[in-house]
Amino acid sequence: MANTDDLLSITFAALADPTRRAILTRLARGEATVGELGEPFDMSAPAISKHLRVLEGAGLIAREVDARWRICRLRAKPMHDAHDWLEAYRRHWEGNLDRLVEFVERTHRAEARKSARGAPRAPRKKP
Amino acid sequence: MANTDDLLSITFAALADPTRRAILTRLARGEATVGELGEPFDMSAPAISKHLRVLEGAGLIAREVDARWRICRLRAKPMHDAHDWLEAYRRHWEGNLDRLVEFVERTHRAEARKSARGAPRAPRKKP
DNA sequence: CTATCGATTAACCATGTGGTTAATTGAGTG
DNA sequence: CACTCAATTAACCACATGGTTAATCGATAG
Repeated sequence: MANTDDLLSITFAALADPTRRAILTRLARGEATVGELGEPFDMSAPAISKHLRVLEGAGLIAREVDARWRICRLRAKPMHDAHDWLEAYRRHWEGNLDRLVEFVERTHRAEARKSARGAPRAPRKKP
Repeated sequence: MANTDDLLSITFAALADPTRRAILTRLARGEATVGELGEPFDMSAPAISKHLRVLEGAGLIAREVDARWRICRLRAKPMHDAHDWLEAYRRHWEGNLDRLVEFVERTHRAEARKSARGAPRAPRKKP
């Protein structure tokens, strides 16, 4: 299992499934029972149960027992961490870095690399 | 494969691996060859090649051939979409929704549910 | 032409994942 | 007690994933 993985990996993996994302979206509107959560999906109850286990394992939901119902609710904290990680790349998708400057930088760096070679023997070694 | 998956799923799946995230972090500092990208990792070249294929499949990097080198560079756009998706949950991790109000809301809704039952036969059906 | 070097492809392996059906647990009703 | 109902667990299946080693490809140096 991805048990030894770091939290970010577990979070992203949990988010990498449309059913699970839909469940989280549903839960953003308020708590729900397992049955209510699974109802929109053409999928067996055990399948939903497994998805919920994954979400719980990622800390994205919490389950509480109410008689024979399991009430699920959102725990968005891990999303916060994922959001933060992505945030660091904002400047890349927000402009120059991604398409404008790059084009210039590209040929520029290509030349730099070309002159950095020249001695093709023993090219890159950790000293 | 996750080929028929939607873009968000592919993106999150690509991000759900620490090696791949480290590669992206490295690329945020500027383009690099495959060899340079793989050098920090105790991992075979084919393994790195596969990670790069996943990243490319998610549109997170672009590769360009320069003689016998493959130059990789960041394409952060898919991160933007992932970031946007997470953004919708901000209010949940930013306070009341997640821990404060919830506690009150919880018993409150528990009662609502209790009174919503009462007729245990034919409990929840799509009319 | 030959050797080398960066990188990928091929073939293979172990494990994880997403789904199924059938059986099980636990609580509430008659 | 017997039954039903929500949900989970068990056992199984197909296939994706992350890694390996060995072979291959393309470009360059000698």
